Amino acid sequence: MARPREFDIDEALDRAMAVFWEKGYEGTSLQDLLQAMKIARGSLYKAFEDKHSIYLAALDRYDQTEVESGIAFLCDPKAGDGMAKIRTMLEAVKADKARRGCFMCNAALDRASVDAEISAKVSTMLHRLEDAVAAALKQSRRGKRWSAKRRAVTAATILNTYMGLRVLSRAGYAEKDLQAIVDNTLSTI
Amino acid sequence: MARPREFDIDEALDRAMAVFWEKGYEGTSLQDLLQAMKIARGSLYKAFEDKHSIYLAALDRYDQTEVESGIAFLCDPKAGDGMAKIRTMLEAVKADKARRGCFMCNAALDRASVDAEISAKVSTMLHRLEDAVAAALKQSRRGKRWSAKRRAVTAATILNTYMGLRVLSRAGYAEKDLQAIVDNTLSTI
DNA sequence: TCAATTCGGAACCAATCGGTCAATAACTGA
DNA sequence: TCAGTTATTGACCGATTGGTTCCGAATTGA
Repeated sequence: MARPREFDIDEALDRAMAVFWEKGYEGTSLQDLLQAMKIARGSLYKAFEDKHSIYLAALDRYDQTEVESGIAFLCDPKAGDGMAKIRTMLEAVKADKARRGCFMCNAALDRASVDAEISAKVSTMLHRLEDAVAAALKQSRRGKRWSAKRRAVTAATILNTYMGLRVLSRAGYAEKDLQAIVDNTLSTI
Repeated sequence: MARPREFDIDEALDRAMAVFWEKGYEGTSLQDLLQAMKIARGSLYKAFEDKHSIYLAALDRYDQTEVESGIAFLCDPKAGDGMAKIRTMLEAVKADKARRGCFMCNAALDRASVDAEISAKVSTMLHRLEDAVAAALKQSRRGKRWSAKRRAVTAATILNTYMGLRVLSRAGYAEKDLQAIVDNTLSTI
């Protein structure tokens, strides 16, 4: 019927996400995006409405890839003990050599206060992740005997720890310090 | 000798900080700053070098006011039990109705990855705050019997929790959820 | 009183911002 | 083969960006 698109939307979004991730929304110019996405100005505006909608789409993509796979991992009963999965999740932060933090977390601090749509999106993502942590707790030796309420509170605390780690990681905390926080947190649960 | 400055530098910096705090570095324009600081363009460039130096000065001011007073509170033996002071510090987050998060924390995510000077400043501020938490622990019934090492690790964990709370607060988490995280965290120490 | 100095304000600057558009190229179904 | 449709490209747009400069007014010490 017509000329097909020459670039892959999702691939372009991945690249856009990487730039937003590193530089933030306002810190990223159209030119930064075009260069990273390797497409021309016109093509970008054919495929997306504007800069804001690209950010939203990138956030959705982060949700569908990173967050969703994390949730699937936490919920998967075949992936091992629940507590071990939670440890894996927390230790993944310190292993992130690029110290990019977490896109969702950056979005929360960067945009949530000025963009209600992003704020809402981030909020649901966080709560879904929290529920997945609670599900993982239910699969742990200790957690399965707890009340749902206690699992919920513990999950919120773990998610909170996760967010803190993302911040301290981006702030340049040493890997061993992050590891000590993970160990200390998990030893008290 | 000459005409004196008509505005108060620190007061102007406080206003500048508030704008940077809410909108981030790149999200804040010169016009935003001028409007908030209530001074004219020329006066601003007489008093400061450029936008970047205003941000640095605002960060320093945050350090000297907010952070330093927090540290003084945590270290002050007359301000009560160490653990109670830590609780006060954590609960102050959920009480922040404006949900502005923490300027230092925002700076870490917003600027640390692209500005080494800010990154270094934030890093020292964080470690000083961490040391103050450790000092408060030493003034608590339980903590005074711990080894310095254990206090250090616990302090890092508490600081990490604090950062997480700042993120979740800005992300719009409900006050009761934040309170539950604080209670749960402190009950395990 | 007066030279020195700095004030607030506005005009001005080049550069960059996000965004549009017309011309051209490439693909599809008939 | 060709009409119809959509993607690509890059020139172009007005607005805004951070920053400079110049001005008359105001305040000082001598």
